[in-house]
Amino acid sequence: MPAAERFALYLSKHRLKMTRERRALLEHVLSVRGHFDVDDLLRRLGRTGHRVSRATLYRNLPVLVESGLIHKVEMARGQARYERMVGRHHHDHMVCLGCGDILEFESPEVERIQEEVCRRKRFVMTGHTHQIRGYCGSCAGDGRARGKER
Amino acid sequence: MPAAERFALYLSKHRLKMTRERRALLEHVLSVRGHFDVDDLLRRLGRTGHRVSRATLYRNLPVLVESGLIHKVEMARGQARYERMVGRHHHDHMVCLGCGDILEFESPEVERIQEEVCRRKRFVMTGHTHQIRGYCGSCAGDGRARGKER
DNA sequence: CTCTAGTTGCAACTCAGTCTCAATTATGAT
DNA sequence: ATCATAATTGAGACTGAGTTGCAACTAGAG
Ligand SMILES: [Zn+2]
Ligand SMILES: [Zn+2]
Ligand SMILES: [Zn+2]
Ligand SMILES: [Zn+2]
Repeated sequence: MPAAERFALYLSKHRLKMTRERRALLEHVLSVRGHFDVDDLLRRLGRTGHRVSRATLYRNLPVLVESGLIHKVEMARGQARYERMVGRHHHDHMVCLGCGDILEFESPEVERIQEEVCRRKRFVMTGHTHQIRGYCGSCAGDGRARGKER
Repeated sequence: MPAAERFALYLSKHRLKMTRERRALLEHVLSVRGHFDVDDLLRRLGRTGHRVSRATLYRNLPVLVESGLIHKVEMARGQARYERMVGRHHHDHMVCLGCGDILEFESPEVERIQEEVCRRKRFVMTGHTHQIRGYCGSCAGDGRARGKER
């Protein structure tokens, strides 16, 4: 099912309305590749003439998340980033403390162990965050890797 | 090596001073069991007559972390918690969205895979965060597990 | 004891995100 | 198409966690 349709369906199912703002947001969110934050999105929307307020953005990103179209990535110190999830599957992140770059990794094995741990502890998992911090190849070379954990 | 000594050593190595405030903080931090946040600590210190300002706390928790005596646990939405690490080894967390309880788990296997992933991507890991969100045994029972991801 | 770099408390400030509310608008029913 | 109503919006005030500038204080080396 195309993303726009999926979104429309989600909205009507929850008695939410398909507003101009939501349409603009959806469109932009689907076209970004990579990880983005609220300000990226706001700037992007502004540039193309769609005026969407910051409040509206903050109100609707969770809706996009709930509908499964994007995913929220919680970075250190509560900075949230998002990424399109249409046509992609779950993965986790490595964040470079040098250049801020975000690499992705996936490990079915880790996911399996998580499930196993939850089963053993009678814990019902609804989500998880798994982030590796450090320095990417290019940053690790030039002394920057000496930096301490932030 | 006893914790206090380790701390003293760390301080002198970095030309930092062993102040009254740091001593009080150290003492309290070592006596707490479980996970705590800044306000817990502040209240606790207040109760025992040690007046330590919030700013000083915020300035010194990273010092404790650097010296390896405590560990910072970044929760969702940037709320930081800490835990004593003296005489304990690395573990990760499961956070109950119902009651806020924090369970711990450890998996050498997961740690190994992480290392492996980093090696493969030429990424120098300095730390990682691995958190499972969901509902603990008692909360999962009573409808609360229906709650959405927060 | 003296000197100095490190430390402290306070209050002002930042930053991300949330909330309030009056005005606007999508949508289902007539 | 028109209406009624509940959802939505933008602006700006507000929140909470954490940071910062600064003047007064103090640990610790010499
Ligand atoms: Zn994962
Ligand atoms: Zn990603
Ligand atoms: Zn781990
Ligand atoms: Zn723990």
